[in-house]
Amino acid sequence: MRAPSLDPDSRRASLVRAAREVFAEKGYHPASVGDIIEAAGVARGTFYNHFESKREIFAAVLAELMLEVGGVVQPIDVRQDIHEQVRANLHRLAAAMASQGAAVRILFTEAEGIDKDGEIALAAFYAHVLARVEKALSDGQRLGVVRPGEVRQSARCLLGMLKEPVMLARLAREPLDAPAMAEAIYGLLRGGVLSV
Amino acid sequence: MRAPSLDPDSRRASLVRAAREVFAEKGYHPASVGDIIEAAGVARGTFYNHFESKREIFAAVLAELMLEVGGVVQPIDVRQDIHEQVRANLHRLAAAMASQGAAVRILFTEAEGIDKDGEIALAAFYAHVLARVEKALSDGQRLGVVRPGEVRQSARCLLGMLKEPVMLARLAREPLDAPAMAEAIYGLLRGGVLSV
Amino acid sequence: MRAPSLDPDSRRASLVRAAREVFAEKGYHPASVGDIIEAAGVARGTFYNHFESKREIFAAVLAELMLEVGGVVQPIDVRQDIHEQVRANLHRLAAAMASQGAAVRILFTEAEGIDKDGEIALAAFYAHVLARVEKALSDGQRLGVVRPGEVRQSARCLLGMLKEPVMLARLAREPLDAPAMAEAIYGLLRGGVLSV
Amino acid sequence: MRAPSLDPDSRRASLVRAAREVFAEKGYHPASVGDIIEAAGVARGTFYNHFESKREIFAAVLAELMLEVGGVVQPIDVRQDIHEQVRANLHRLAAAMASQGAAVRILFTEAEGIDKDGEIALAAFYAHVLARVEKALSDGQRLGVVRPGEVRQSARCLLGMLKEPVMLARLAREPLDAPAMAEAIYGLLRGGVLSV
DNA sequence: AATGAATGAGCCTTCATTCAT
DNA sequence: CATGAATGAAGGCTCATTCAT
Repeated sequence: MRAPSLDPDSRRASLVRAAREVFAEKGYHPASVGDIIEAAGVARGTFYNHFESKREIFAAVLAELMLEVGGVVQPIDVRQDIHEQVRANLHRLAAAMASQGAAVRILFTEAEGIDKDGEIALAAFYAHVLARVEKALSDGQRLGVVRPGEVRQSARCLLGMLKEPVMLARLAREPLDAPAMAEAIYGLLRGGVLSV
Repeated sequence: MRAPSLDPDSRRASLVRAAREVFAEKGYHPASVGDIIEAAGVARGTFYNHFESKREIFAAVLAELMLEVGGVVQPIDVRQDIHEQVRANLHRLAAAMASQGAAVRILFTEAEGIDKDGEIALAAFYAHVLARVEKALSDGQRLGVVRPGEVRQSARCLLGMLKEPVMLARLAREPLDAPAMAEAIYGLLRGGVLSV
Repeated sequence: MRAPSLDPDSRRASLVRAAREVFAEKGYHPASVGDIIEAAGVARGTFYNHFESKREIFAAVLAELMLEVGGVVQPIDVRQDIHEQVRANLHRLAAAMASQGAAVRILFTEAEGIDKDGEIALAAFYAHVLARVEKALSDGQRLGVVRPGEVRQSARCLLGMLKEPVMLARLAREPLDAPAMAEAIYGLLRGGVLSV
Repeated sequence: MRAPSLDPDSRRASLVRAAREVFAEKGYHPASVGDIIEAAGVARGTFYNHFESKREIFAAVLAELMLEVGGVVQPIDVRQDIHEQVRANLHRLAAAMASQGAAVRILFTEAEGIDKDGEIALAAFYAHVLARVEKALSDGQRLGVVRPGEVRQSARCLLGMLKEPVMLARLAREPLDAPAMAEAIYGLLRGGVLSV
């Protein structure tokens, strides 16, 4: 039975949706094009009418995820309580990652290994995110909300604090306690762990 | 040309060495047994005289890496300057990770998705590491060197701070500035980033 | 050169046909999937689009053979000359086996030792055949056409009388003289060999 | 630890003994040289000091079996009760086959498939056996103990009666009831199954 | 003669991709 | 655009055999 000829964008979208689930569940390499078309209820050929390769659809999934995760962070309004806004952003980020659950893992663990030739905008994505965090830190320093000091490495560490708990929860097959994670990070940002 | 007849341990070691490089460069799935034996200068059958499968040699590489990385951390002597010892450990860890370069990525990115059947001790490794970090934090709290508060999530974040800069440096194809990374983490642990 | 796109049933059938010849000539283990696809004029992947494994296609060949050989035996009509009908059945069976030539050897020699996990219905097939023969003998006894006595072992021997001459002809690379064989068996059934 | 340097014949014999068990349990193809040397407690190289190939040791096993099985048949003494002697021979044969159990299967099912190039004396063995049976039948006819008629096909059928029950018992994983089998065959030889 | 590490051809199987319909 | 049969390179693994010690 022939699937209805959807407009190209919808078909594409439904393939990406299916692919996201499949990749999330199995990971990139173990997931097969067969899995994806089965999940999408579409014939093999159809897949290749919309994507040139497995890699390309993976990139599409990734791009979508990046937008979604990046979108939850709200710009800081310097006239309001900054700490509270940072905290709220952390909670939103943690919640987003927890809800995406499996899917986010892709962004975090697999993408790099697939990105030969840099065809996937992963490096760019991270560069973008890092730049954003670094700018936030610098701005904060200028406003006196962030301690002075180098900013580049700190931004990297910050990213790690966000990603690692997600990874570990997945690895241990435990659910992610998003609020606890957000609070822990906030606590670290506020005062470190070592007492003076 | 026939490879010289080594005793099993040496041959095994040389295969693990070769495999480590190959896995580091290509990642688990893209690396083939063919790549490994070529790197080791050995025939296909020889590989299978020493390892039952690609997965098994991967596990061996992993185990080695764990030992090496874990080995650089030295226990804290409470009668001496604790902050300084923490800092020294961070520097040693950072240096170890930087020197292993590509190889460490294995520990960090792959291994999940390969671990069907839990045959690879990755989860166990992380559990072990986390337990160690958590204990260090708790001990520190008892000694008054670490701020009171929950310890579980913080340990996870700490791990992230260590791993992420390594990953990002790799992704950006930049060398890792180990001392800077260690200092940044130390700074974070000491006082967070937000000023009070 | 690409093979024409057949409907799945035809392709499957052509593969089974090819496999039957290959298995007949080489036997199960020595025959390779490569031999089969070559005989079928089809690419490797095509084979696995239709069969999950070499074992599965072997089972398919076996099933076909069973049907063909089993199909030539006609039920006895008690109102007619029974001896003559038995004899006719023997001739038909012998002819069928002779015409299948090599292929029948499969049914007779291989299949054991392949049947790990009992996935191949060989034991079942023989159980079925034996039951049929035993029933025929019992029925015959009730009708007074078959001597009284145990029936189980006799059925087994009967089967052996049919198979062995086929095997031996093959082994000696002689053609099978089907009518002679049928007559010999008929003679044996009628009066044994020892005179009283 | 180095095995004592047995005299060649003993070592050879112990290898053949080991091989017989291994082949009997697994069948020719699934049995590996590794299995055999393990069973014999000997190193790989040692095996090839005594046999040129797996096939060669298989042939040796076969030759041994042929001797053993053939040896139990005793020549008929025409001055004594011939029926009884035939019956006794049948019982001895059946018992021999039952005791060899698995090993005999080799002779019966696998050998042919391995005998490319006729390197194994299987055809010769069967020719020999058949000749012996045929001669017995002819002699019997001359003595009036065997019904007149062709003898060639009957001899083949006779062989089948002996082999098949062994095969079937094995296939069904039942023990072989040797006396019952011998009696059934004797009954068949005496009077067939069809009543007149 | 015994040893066992090394060999490599060859096998079965997978799966991303192509293309005729 | 949709379809799905066909493709074939590539991969993991086995195992009979060789040979230096």
